[in-house]
Amino acid sequence: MLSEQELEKSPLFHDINYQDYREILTCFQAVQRVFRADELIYDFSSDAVGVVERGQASLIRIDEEGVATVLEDLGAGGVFGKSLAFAGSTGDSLEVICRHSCDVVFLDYSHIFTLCGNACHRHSVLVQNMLRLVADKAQALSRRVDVLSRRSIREKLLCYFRQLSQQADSRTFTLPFSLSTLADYIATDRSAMMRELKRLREEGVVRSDGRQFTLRQ
Amino acid sequence: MLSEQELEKSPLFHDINYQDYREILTCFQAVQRVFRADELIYDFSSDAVGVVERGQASLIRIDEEGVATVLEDLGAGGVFGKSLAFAGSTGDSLEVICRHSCDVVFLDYSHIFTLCGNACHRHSVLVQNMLRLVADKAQALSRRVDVLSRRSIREKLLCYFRQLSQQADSRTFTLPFSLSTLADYIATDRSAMMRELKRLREEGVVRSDGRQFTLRQ
DNA sequence: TTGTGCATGTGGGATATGCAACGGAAAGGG
DNA sequence: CCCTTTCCGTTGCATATCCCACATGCACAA
Repeated sequence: MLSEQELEKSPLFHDINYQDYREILTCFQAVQRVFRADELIYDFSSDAVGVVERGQASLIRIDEEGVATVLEDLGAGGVFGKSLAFAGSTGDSLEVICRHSCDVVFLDYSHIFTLCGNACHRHSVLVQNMLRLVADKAQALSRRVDVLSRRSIREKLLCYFRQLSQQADSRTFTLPFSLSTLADYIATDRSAMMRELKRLREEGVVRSDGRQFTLRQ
Repeated sequence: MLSEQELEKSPLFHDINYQDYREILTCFQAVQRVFRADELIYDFSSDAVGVVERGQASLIRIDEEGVATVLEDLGAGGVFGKSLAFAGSTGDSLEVICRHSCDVVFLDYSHIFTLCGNACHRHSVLVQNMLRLVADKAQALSRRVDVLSRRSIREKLLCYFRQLSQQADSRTFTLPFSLSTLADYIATDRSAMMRELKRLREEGVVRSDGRQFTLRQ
């Protein structure tokens, strides 16, 4: 259960007062839980929709050979659920894993599309908030597709760097994760990516120091 | 303006009666238009959100060298808009192009998040419908990411085939587009893809006849 | 301190992939 | 009907990318 201060910052319960919030929890059969780093948050076996209220989590895919790939990064406002991420091809499994301690709210998804007589106003504000979150998710996925649909490592890197630069509103930005994870994120081999990075540095296209990068020109 | 029969099939105006529908058009400053094949539907310059009510369209990216890549396929219920697809890195441009004649509804996006006093019920049903459509879009994009994040052409093909097979609920399914477009969809070279496809056939992993495929075993 | 684990760099060799090119089949338009 | 365009299928060749291996540094705990 959130405190009143926490409620103000909540992406899902934005513009909802404390009284309404408490009633919604009952009406939607919502469950809230705190997770610690590396804990399993969700395994796509239930129909619930989860919202990350605070913290950092990752949606990862584990294929038949046990190779893990980061499919999504979920920060505050991140949503996940069976109805939002296609359950991978048979053989693979999907998991949401906690990176840094997380507050997560689970909702019964079907409830959102069921008109309930008594709580209609609260309901519609929540649906509106949910729409905003899912729209943000669609945007994030679009960005991901933009990167992944590039044909070479070089283009993938540059595309991703431009995105980060745009988000930071500066030529200088910091990677949200390690270089190893970056290779995973753009779906290429780490050593090949390092080689290409070196080339980019040598040609003066980027400067880098640790996870901090600067796009030149 | 839709007829009453068309309204019943509309994804966006589902569960909304004709009278309410007409008032919504005014309230949301909605614009409806019909497009013919190859016409430009949207160029991401306005803040509007579009919904494909009928027909087929594609969201394509055109990079600095003029190379076009299909980012999304939009059928009935497909939604697009600046706030749903990250405006690509500078230099690239995004466009929604009509494939087969389309009916499209454009809405003012900010209206959706503004509570209007008089039409609250209609409003909330529309928001609910929109949420459903955007959730479907997120799911489609997740599928795409699932495919694109595979490391080899073989894996990409198999992943995509499994998705189609799952959707068709059968080992046999039909590609929604040409093999050339498929290569584009999985972001690889066409000839390399054809080579891999031949190998898959030779190894007996798939059978194919034109655009019809069957996954063996 | 030493040791263990993880992230970062770098390189050699094998190969999957990209590129350019071609011919024929199929489809659509006048 | 013919003509044009697109799609399909294939190949030779260059190289970008993958895979494996190793060295370094850094953090953290024993």
